[in-house]
Amino acid sequence: MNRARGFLHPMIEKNYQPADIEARMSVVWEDSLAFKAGRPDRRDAVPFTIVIPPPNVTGSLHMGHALNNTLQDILCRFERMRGRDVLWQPGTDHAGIATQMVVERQLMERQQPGRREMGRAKFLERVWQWKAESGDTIINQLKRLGASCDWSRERFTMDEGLSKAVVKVFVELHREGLIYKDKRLVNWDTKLLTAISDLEVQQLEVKGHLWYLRYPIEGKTFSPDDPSSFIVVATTRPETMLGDTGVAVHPDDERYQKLVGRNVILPLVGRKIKIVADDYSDPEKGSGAVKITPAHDFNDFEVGNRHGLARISVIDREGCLDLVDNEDYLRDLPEGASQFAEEFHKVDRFAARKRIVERLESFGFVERIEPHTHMVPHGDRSNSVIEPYLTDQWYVDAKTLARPAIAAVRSGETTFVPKNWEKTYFEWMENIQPWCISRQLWWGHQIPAWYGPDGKVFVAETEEEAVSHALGYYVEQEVITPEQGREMALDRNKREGFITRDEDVLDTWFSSALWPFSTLGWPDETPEVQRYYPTNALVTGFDIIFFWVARMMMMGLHFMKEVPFSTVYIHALVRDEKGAKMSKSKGNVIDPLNLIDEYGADALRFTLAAMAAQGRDIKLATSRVEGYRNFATKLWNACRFAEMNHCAVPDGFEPAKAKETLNRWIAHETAHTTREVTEAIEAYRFNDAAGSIYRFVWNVYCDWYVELAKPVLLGPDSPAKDETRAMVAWARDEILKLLHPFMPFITEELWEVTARRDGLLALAPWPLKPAEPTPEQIAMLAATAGPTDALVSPVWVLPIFDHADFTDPAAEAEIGWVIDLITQIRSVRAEMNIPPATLTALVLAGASAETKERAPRWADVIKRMARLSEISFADRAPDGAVQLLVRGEVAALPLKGVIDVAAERTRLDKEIGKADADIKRADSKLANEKFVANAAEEVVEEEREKREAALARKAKLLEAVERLKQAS
RNA sequence: GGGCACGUAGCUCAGCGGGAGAGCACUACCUUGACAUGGUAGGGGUCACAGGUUCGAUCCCUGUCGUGCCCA
Repeated sequence: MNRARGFLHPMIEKNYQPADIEARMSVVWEDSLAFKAGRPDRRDAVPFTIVIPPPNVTGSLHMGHALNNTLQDILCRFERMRGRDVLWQPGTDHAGIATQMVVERQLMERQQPGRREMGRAKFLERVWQWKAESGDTIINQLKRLGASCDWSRERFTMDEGLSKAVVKVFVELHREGLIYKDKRLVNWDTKLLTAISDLEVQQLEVKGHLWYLRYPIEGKTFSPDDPSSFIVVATTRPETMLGDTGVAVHPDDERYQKLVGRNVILPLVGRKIKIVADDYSDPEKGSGAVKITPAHDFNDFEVGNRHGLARISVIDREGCLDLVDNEDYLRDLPEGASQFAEEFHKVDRFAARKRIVERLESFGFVERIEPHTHMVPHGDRSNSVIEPYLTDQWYVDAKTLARPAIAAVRSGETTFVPKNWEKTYFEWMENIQPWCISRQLWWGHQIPAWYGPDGKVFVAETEEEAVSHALGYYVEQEVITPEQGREMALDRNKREGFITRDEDVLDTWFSSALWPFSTLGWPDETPEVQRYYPTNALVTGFDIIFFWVARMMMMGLHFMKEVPFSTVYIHALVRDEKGAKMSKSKGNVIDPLNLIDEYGADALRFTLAAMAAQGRDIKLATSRVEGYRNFATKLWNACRFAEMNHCAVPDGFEPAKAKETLNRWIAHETAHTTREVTEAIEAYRFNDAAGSIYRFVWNVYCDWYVELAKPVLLGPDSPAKDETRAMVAWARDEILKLLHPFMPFITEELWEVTARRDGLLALAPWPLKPAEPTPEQIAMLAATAGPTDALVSPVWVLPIFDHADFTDPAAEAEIGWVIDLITQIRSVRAEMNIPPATLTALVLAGASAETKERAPRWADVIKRMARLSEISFADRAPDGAVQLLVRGEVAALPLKGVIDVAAERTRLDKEIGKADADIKRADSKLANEKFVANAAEEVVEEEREKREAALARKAKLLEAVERLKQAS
């Protein structure tokens, strides 16, 4: 690295090179432990805590992560600068299914033995190995983004500590009856061979068919030509007919009323099944009669329960027909049934569909086939069609746990930002279903349940405890002798086959639900739990409100008796620039790392913040990123300008006491922006905060302040020059602070190289004073600050300037006049096609005393910026001059002979037209009695003022026209 | 079918009861001593449509059309 280092501090490099800066600053932050929670100098500071939504260890940074973590980082850096003891808790999620799939795919690609050949222990070893190799990828990518997490506290959902929390929670909920085992239909993934929860199922629209099947009525001779000999049922899944145990018709459907209670003979199978009346059947749909397969359809399951219909599973875990030796299926079937069973046994469900339809057709059982588009459940990981499947699984009684979680949001203990997401939350929570938490996987937290030989369950935190309970029970039941019990307790081999552990693991989201407290050391009573729980904000996307937010609320309230976070900020989804969801299959994914490489992390961050308006998706266009990279360059060069002009803040400099109007003006503008940015971040209006600081840096500081200051800075030494140098540097420092949460790298770099500093910008005090801690917070701090030798000084000290109060309307008026004058002269020059090289004179006609006083003060800068040769005063504008109206006074450019009189006349007429329109609008409003009577007084007053101003303007313009006439 | 958003400049988006804004793109001019990753000026919009409330509607309400998402 070739950095020019002066004797005071390093100089700014000529060109802004994000990659260099980012690499260097990452090291600086890491070495200085800047992001460590509980820094000694902040032990008396109020904590501010955010837990990161743990990315999957399998993952790599995508645009959603980039947005999510940028917003969290803005909050963390902002609060850290406000003096809080910030804990941004990082970590990763073991992501059960996703990770297991990655490793299995890897084994397959390398043509190594699969997981089943390998065995559980070996396979798990392999996954851990993989995690060790690539688990850092996403963490390093988060660091590249600038995430100011306390990396020393990184956690993993399968860490020892977190696993302990998982087991504890499972055992306690089981003991309370809130976790139980049940046999019911689950969403079964026939590819991954596991149950999944409702949330992991995606309903996809599929073009299929509706098959109309004839089921012969018992006691009649079936004939396709005799409609009275059968009932027609419509189905989208003909292959499940083998498991039909009923036919349902609507109770009010007159067509079928006399058939209710009678039996039909199931085609191909021969099973006698009942026709029942149930309002699940929709008379409008299909034939109005539906076949009921309780073991293979969620709705049919309910119908079956209502009518006491048998449940016959005819599909196995891999999605193949399962008929041979299937007692439920074969029960009460006529002769010859086993031959059919053998023919179709182990045929895949989709092949079976085709063959069964063919067979039905050949006997005349198919009435017709219609094309039919319907929703089909798919596994979100495997993308295979989900099979409703009857098995034993573990469930959480979510309904009970949801109650306090609903109440906490209703009472406002936890609020959603934007608020409308609360409705989504309530909607789901109030209709919550039991949560299926067992997965037939290996990678995850193995369920702490053991079974005896009769299938009795023993749940305990450790194997010893479970085994001892179990053995005690079986001794008592006289299944084994006390002697056998003792032997089995001591020797694992002896009890093998007698007591076995549940093979299944828990849903990944089970451990994620504990994240806000398990990462702090719970169930141990750590100081961190006391200090940092409940957390302050949770920042996440709406797609995981159910998966994660809701479950953290339930678990947090149940185990900690307090909500896990007070604010849930829900941000948008990042889409491509056409609004499509980014996905690998569509190939429209924008890789944030590529954007960082090309434009820098700061530019990407700023883009995301600037576009993060509440309640709206982000359609990301790279042109925006480029624009904000240019913004960074602009800032860089402004700082170079300050450096080249030897701008520095002297000791004891007090901006509020500045004498120069220009300097008072920039103090005024800085204070205004500081308040805007602060309020916007506090309200999670990231886009407003970003917009405010952007405008200030570019359109106020660079475009005007620096330009207006140039004559002074380039002129001879004077007290005014000294003050201006100080002010340029001071405002620059304020900018660096305000911008730091958004663009941490470039601001930290510039902070370092522009002056000798006491410490890092990341730890510098925010310009605006934060709120005082509440008595509760002070009490909590006293309890958790730990031993301290001396009173630690407050972290946030009032800087030399109070942005909360400072304002200077007089300075604003004066600089406003200068800006208006320059802008208007430039505008008219451009309109008149006066080349920049041509200098013109300016005559201020009939100037007020105020203007006469101001003009000489600003003569240099106005001449420079408006390309003028001289400025003079006169009672009236010279003949043939172009006349401008600046804040009600005439500014004339004597351009006789240069300008096109006709064009100038046109311009003036246009102006007069505008004034007329304004007068007319105001008149019509003021003439409206209802307006004067009903509108707010200040609105009416404003309208009067507008009218007066427009009238005055018109008068001056008419004079200008007169003068022009005389010239020609 | 139920619910939630959203239709504002060519594009990507702010704004949201009192005279339409930004960035990018576009046009013209400018290599002036921080910056061409720049400067100056400019063009461009019946704020989807139709009703209603109001003194006043891009903004609030209702409906229509269109788009997207979530849940059945």
